[in-house]
Amino acid sequence: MTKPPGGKTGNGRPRLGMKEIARRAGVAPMTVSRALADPDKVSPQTRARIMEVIEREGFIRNQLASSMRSRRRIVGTMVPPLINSGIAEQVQGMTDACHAAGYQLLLIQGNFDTEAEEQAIRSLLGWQPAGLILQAFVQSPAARQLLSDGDYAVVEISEIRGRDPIDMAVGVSNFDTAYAMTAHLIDKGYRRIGFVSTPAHGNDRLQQRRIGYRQALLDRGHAYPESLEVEVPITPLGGADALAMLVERDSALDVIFCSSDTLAIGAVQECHRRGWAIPKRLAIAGYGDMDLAAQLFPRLTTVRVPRYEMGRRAVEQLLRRLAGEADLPAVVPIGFEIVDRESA
Amino acid sequence: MTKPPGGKTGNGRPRLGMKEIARRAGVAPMTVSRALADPDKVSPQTRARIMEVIEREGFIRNQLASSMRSRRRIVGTMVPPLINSGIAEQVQGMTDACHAAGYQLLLIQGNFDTEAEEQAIRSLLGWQPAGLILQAFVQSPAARQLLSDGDYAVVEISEIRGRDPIDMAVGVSNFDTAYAMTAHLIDKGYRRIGFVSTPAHGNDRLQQRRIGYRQALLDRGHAYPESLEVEVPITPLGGADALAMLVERDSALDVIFCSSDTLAIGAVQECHRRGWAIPKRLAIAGYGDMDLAAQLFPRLTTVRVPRYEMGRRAVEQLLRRLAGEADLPAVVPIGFEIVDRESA
DNA sequence: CTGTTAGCGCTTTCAG
DNA sequence: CTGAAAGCGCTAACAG
Repeated sequence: MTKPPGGKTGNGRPRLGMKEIARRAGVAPMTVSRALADPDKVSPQTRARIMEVIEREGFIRNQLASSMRSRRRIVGTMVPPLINSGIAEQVQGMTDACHAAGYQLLLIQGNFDTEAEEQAIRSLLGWQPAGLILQAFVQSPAARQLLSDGDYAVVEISEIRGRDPIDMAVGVSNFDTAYAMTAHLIDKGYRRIGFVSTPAHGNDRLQQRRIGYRQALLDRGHAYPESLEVEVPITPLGGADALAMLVERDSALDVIFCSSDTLAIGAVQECHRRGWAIPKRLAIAGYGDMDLAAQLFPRLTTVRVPRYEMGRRAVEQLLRRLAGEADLPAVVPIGFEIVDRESA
Repeated sequence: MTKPPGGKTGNGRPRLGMKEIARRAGVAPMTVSRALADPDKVSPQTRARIMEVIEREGFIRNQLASSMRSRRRIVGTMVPPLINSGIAEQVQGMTDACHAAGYQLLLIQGNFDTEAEEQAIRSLLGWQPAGLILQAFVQSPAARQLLSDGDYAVVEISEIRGRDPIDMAVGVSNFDTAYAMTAHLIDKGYRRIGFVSTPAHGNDRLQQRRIGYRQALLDRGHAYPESLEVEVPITPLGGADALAMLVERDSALDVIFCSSDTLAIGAVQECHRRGWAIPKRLAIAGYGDMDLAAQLFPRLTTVRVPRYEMGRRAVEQLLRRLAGEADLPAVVPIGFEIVDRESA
């Protein structure tokens, strides 16, 4: 069970290696390798004989050995916690795209600080990945250094505004999205707009959303008292708490713009508990357009960011780089959309 | 960029191998290997010298080569789609536990049919994992055969009632959970109890939940007209649709037991849209106790299944097997709990 | 405590 | 079209 590769295993037949398959097919191991990697280079008869043996005996190629000598087949990825953040969809997009192209996804997730992040990147690199897709990226200089020194293929799923990607980046401008939503709310007649964020420290994307919010207010001649901004954990409870804090600070608040649907949904529930009509007494806007947003009562006005698509595109971009495609854009902007529904 | 291991890379310094580190530290490669794997077997001075070089030059060990010759360090896992199902928490539990023990998680996710599932298992096995954790398991005989023949360490996260695990299993009895919730609802005085499930075909866990629901009704002398059971996709919209279908079939319906919180949340929204008081006009119960359940309005009565814990325990169980621990239980039941809140 | 040798399972390279 | 030899980067096993 714990025994290293090869050799007999417990009850069943021995796990066969390529050498053994070759022996049984009456060819050299190299021919088996070729039959698998490049069937055209082997005569139909030989190939058929090999395949027949493989079929019968159940050979599974050792990817470790294979990747060591030839093409790398792992895509390493580092993501924030999957819970409550829409990251799950991105991961789904990545795995789908990876498997379609014959790659495997090595996943590290967590709440990274600078040091843990560097450590995580090092462990990924140890597996000799064909490339890296980084999302939970706090951008320690050491990590950047590590990656650019090594000259790795890297796609960051990140803020794309005013950032110089290590290699390539896929994403939206969080500034633009938040700006657009804030402007949208102002255009709909809301005046006192609260802003709820999850802790933005060291997180470029969240910072950009806040700046976008502020800039939109400024551009339309509104003030942005910082008392109308709060930070809470990314849970529905956080959203409810934020609402409580904000209305305490400003009882005339019109609308709350939550930088995540999870928060917005929590805030909506809190309104229900208080018996406040949405959007009449207080309006709520979210960010992300998760599945529930369109089914919530009232349906949630939010920013749609196509997460699955982002994951898919990130892999696609990586594969193009690996294929040596020329003139690859360093930054791939993903479209977004203000989804105007009933909650605001 | 696409170049295989070793050798010079684009702009930066060459990526160093162990041999090169050894040379610079004035020792044999083996000594470097030992300094890393088992520091006590190297004299403090030598170790210090080696570490100093590694620190300075930035060595990252090639895990491919390392795993080939010695301990395997990959845990392969196959899971259902991460979206909307609480699986994300399980994956979080798995990654946390894996990384704490120095393993990496190789992830395959998807909507598997029998054939795709076998294929997925084969790809995981190709990486010579120390063990497998399987969750999206439709249990094709071929897949079972493959795994038991190979004598792999396997933990299934699955139904644990009346099932003979390939190797080990961690989970709850879905029968018991659904039975308990149904009995709870009957005890609270509900009489006409609808049941909403996601498509149960080929899914043991969902089938067991349905059987548990039926058995509880039977045991308490209720009938279970199959017209009170519906299957819908696992989305909030599915929950809303299910509600519409059920109340159409039986306008006197008391309560709907949804076999997933995602469905229950959708059903709750549909009640709000219709202006129906919960639980007065119609009660709703869920399954899973996801984050939002406790924050929903009204707070959701549901079955708490500790998903994160399940993921963590699955890895723990695997590690024990790998450590050669004797008398390991084949089945690890995870506790569950009926969480009684306001929605039912 | 340290080094040497051999080889994990596959594929590159070069020769038939 | 097929095969033999060599070696990817590391570590088990065995010296010293």
